[in-house]
Amino acid sequence: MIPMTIGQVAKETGVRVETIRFYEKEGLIKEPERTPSGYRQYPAEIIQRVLFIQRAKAIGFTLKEINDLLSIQEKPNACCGDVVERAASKVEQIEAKICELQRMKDTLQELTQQCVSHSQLDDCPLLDALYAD
Amino acid sequence: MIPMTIGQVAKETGVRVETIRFYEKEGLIKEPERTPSGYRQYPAEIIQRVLFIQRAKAIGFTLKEINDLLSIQEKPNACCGDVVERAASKVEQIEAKICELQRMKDTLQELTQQCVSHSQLDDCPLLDALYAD
DNA sequence: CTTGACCCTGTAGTATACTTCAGGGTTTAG
DNA sequence: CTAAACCCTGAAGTATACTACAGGGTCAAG
Repeated sequence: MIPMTIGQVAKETGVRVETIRFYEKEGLIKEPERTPSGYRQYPAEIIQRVLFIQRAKAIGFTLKEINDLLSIQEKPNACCGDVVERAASKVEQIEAKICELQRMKDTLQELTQQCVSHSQLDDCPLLDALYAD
Repeated sequence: MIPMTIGQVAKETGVRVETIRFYEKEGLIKEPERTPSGYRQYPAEIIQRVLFIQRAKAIGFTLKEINDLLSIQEKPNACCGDVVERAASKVEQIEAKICELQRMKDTLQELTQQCVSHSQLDDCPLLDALYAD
């Protein structure tokens, strides 16, 4: 199989060239072979690796966490449970964030409703609530 | 009323001295009077202003948005509706974020469940899903 | 053979909301 | 009067995930 240039990887994955280099610097992608002139030469597997990163990002993992996830695979005695454990912990994090946002939303809506049919600024319930003790 | 030093304001509000100076630099707090030696002298109202910022932050506004909110109050022809409008828009933003997190959580939980009662890493459904097309 | 497209490195910039640091003056308690 | 506690400015650092830029080499088409 013909090795790919970084530009081809970018085109195939929809990820920018600079981002791929950035992932390499961060250790998410291992340093590829180089041509005599120094161009990176990627094997076809790189596509899956980059897409893995994108999908993991989409479900809420940070790059650092994705790095952890990827290194699990390299460990000989690692098991699926290690992955599940991280996923479960991430679910908890996401749940906590949802609760927090829900709480913020409820507060905001409550304040907004008190403001309906109100036109004078000098007694805006929303601003008052933010000012009150 | 005796004016307060920045340290007293910090103690009263639970906000760090540096943060108060930062808010001033960002225009959220107007520049206070100074003693002859250059110390900031705050009127008692500063407490409410700082707490306002904290409360608005807690319900999801960014500092830039809080700045907008605060300047509404200074405008003579502004009305409560202007505030409500911003609050409603913020509610929408929060809702969108909640949906996104919910979607991520669902995906993660689905993948995690497929992994239960699974011990071999070389065929972990969660990792597979991230790798698959 | 030249022009444009592509590649390289290293550094700096973006956004958000601060925190930390260096270097130095002021105020207050003992 | 001195030492601790507090204040000042301005610049740089933190975290996240890139993006952009400067300055320069390489490769493929016509």
